[in-house]
Amino acid sequence: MQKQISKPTESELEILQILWQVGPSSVRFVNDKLNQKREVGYTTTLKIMQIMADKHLVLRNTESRTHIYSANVSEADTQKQLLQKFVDATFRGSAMKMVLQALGNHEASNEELEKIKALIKTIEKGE
Amino acid sequence: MQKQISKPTESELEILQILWQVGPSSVRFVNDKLNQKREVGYTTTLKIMQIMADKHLVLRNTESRTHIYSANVSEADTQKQLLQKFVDATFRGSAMKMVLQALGNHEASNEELEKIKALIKTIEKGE
DNA sequence: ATTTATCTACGATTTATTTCGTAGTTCGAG
DNA sequence: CTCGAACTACGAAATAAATCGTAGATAAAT
Repeated sequence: MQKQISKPTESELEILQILWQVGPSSVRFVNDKLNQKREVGYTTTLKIMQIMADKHLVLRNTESRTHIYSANVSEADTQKQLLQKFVDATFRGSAMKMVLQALGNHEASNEELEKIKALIKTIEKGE
Repeated sequence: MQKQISKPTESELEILQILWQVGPSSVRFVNDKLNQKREVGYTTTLKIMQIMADKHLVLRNTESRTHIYSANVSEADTQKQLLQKFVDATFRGSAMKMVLQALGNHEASNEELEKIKALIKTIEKGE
């Protein structure tokens, strides 16, 4: 169980995604990654990452001149937290309604459907 | 298909939920509903609903002194739009990862699991 | 008819978030 | 050693969203 940590903003989440994907990184690296998708100034990224460090969303290694940042919240926990809020706000708390909508919209691959079926079986057995 | 309409903010979505649930309503009614969950001033709700009318998220009937607002975007379309963005931002576009997370977290009722299984069958047949 | 309650309109303020300019420091190339 | 590139720190400005006070109009109550 993880200590309750402030919900990341949109920009912060973007940065966390990168840190989760590639591991500890410098501001320069994260900014370059971000700029593959959209234009952001270097000091903008720096500032947000500094704020994230203040909020303990990331850790910062300041041994070398170029600081290295790493995620300090787990991807799964964060997803769970955000999912909860999203389902409440958008589907009035009905996760199943959301799942049905998701399955309906995006055609899932056979492999993915198998995974879901397997999970359902596991859940059913557990009862 | 619906014309692309601006994404509702958190507060706007709260109001839309009420309009979807109970149908066309006055500001007073919506504000009372909101106050069952959290404290909001009347003019705050009024202002937001006026903004929503400007954005065409709602329609407004001004025949009587007490204006009646109704949703001008469908619940399903809005959910779909928000789900898309949410999955991209939080699960890097993997709807299946999200579904698995949702099924894993919230224990689903038998009935709901049956619905999902039925939907999966439908999808599989359709291929 | 006068007072009181209920509405809308509007502008200002507050709060949250993002963006960026500037200054000062350190590193490395030449 | 000196110049320029790459960093961090910091504060301010820009943007977006939510909140609320006040004024003026209409309706309802007495």
